[in-house]
Amino acid sequence: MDILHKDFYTQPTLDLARSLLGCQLIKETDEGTASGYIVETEAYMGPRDRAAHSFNNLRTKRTEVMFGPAGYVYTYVMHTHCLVNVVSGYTGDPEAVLIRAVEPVTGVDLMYKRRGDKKEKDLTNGPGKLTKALGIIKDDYGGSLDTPPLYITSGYQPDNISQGERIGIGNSGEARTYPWRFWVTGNKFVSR
DNA sequence: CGAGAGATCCTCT
DNA sequence: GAGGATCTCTCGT
Repeated sequence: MDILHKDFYTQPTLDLARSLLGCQLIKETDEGTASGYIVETEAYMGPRDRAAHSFNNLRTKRTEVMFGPAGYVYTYVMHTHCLVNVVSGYTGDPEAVLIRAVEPVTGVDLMYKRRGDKKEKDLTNGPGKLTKALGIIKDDYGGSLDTPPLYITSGYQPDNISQGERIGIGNSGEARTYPWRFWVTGNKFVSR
């Protein structure tokens, strides 16, 4: 498995969201290494996407990394959870891809230890779950995705990819209906 | 099994 | 001081 280089991320955000499916997301910590294949993503299109944190080019300390070049980590704390995004778009375009679900590959024992004794599919089938299973924390914010401790490699080629409306953004007007969610068709680790 | 509410924390107004 | 790109448990059927 080869680490994906920065040029991989410099494709249109919707293409990147599709391309990331099947790639392997890896996190190294003191406790060990855990990784999974990405099976579900959502694209957030910055200025023209009411559901994005960077809507209307809102530039703050939190969204700052999205204005930089593609291939960096954008983490966001939500209630008791942490969510992870891949920064996309050219420098100046605040776009990102949210990773919503992964399929466990390595470090499964570690995931059980972090998540508790659950069914395997409940380890990583949601954006807040996978970050806890892999040990991704807000301190990963701003890191580069082609170097440890958090990085992405090539994985497998999904048989079929599905596309549909995003999830969990009810107050976003018509942006709610944009078909910017992608997942591996039939994969049991997809969140819905 | 579907609906609903609480958890609990960071960011921006 | 409000609210959010969520998760989990509880309650009622």
